Amino acid sequence: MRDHMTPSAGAKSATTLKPAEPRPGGKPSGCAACAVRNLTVCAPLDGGELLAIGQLSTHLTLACGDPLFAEGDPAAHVFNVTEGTLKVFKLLPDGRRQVTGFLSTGDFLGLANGETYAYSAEAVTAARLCRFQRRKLDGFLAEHPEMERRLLHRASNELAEAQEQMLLLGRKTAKERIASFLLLLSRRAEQRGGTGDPVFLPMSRTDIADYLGLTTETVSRTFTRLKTEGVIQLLPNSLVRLARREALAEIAEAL
Amino acid sequence: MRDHMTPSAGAKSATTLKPAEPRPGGKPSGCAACAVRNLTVCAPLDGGELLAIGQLSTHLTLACGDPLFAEGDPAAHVFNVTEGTLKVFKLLPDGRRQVTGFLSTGDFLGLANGETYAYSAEAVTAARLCRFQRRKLDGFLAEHPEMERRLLHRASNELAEAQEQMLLLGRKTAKERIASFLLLLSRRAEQRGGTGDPVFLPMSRTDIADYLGLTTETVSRTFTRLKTEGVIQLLPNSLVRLARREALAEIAEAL
DNA sequence: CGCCCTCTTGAAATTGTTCAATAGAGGTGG
DNA sequence: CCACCTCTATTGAACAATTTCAAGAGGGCG
Repeated sequence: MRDHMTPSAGAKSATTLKPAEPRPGGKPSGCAACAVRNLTVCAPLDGGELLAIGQLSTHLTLACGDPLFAEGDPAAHVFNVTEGTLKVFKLLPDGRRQVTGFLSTGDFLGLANGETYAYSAEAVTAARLCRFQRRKLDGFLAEHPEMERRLLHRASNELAEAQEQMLLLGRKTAKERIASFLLLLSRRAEQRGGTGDPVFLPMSRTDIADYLGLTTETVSRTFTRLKTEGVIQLLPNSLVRLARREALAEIAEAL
Repeated sequence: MRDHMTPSAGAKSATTLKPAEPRPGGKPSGCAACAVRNLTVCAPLDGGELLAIGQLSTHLTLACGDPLFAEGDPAAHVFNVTEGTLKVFKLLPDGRRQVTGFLSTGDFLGLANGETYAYSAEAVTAARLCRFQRRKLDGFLAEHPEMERRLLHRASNELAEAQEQMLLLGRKTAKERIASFLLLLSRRAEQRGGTGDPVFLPMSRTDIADYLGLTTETVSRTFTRLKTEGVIQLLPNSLVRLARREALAEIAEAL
């Protein structure tokens, strides 16, 4: 069989995905049939609204590593992630990079106040997204304040997460950062109905390092240390078993 | 005269303010007469709406150092800063602290998705705020989507700032952090129509350190170094002259 | 006038980085 | 199907930036 999972992509995703399988029913964008709608900002919409927003959206498939947009690009679109994982990041001129977030199914991205994106986005695994033209979506939002409210709610959540991340970056040790990271991914997977205990880490050590403000070496060493202490187990296929979750939580929260 | 500026409070603010001077006209909350309205989320409101929101708001005066709320408190209110500077921060159980932002005139705070605040807020200088009951404001927002849009716009801005801060915390050197900080404060003061060149730093070295993910010692040393290099001048009353702004910008952006 | 607190400065210690080499895993092509 | 090649991850040792510990200076307030 040639259709294995690729190991780096791990338990769930291949390096590429078939481009946008047209649905049996044959609608251009079957938002009503969207399997992940209740995870997204589209959740509060009803039948007619789903039809309307379906007219505004197109689908998009990215292979592992594909850029979605770069900092400074005209911010023409916003996106919903429907499958896979992306990373968003900022760069300094000399190449230093800060990953500001990992996004997966249900996450929304691309909101920008200025004319251009303030950060870059790139696929970590093969991914699928819905794309909306910003102008058109703005129009839709003006008529659907409940969706705008939902967006505000999201933004507010993201803000809280960003503050948590600032605490991590400004004040936590390497070990605490790794522990926090593992628990974050675990919780998020669970929220999405996925498996939170063997946690799936689709991203490279470099991505993790750039997210946690460390180097790959430190990330690697810290994983090893946690493994040695029996707090985690490193399984094949980018899976991590949280052998002693309470211990991990104590480390993460500096209790 | 006993009515000096206190040195730590600097050029603009005393350690305390007279409690809420009632306006000449005598309205309970004269939002229509609010001098800083166009800096706030209330900007898009018209006469009738201002009257309505005025019914929902009360004023609040804080002395330098007063807490506004603490992480974990029931999130019953949201606030607009009308005068002075506040800091918002998160704590780890062992006392490590991360200041996630400094807020001043026109800034909005207190938005929380959960039942409780996810961070603490405290006055850096004497300050005045408008306070809204969250529930009441929610009702108002439901009827005033343009204000909700404005809030989303704000949140989106804050998110962009948070990402910038993550880049700073995760990837910049001490010198770059200080340079970025000075320029941030300078720009913000200018946006508010204040004086951006001798920048006013109302907060303590400890607050700056906790904002930049450094120690007070490193902050102090770095200021000294920038002074020695002729990039800045440290003036009395917590003022900093940006002697060579371009140089500072190059340092901040790692050009 | 003197105490207290914040800020500055100095020296030693530490965490995490940098540089360098080895190991592991997957994909490729013979 | 296996050997090879490449890329990523791991491990080790030296180094560096920042922190920690400690002391002194400056300034306001009582």
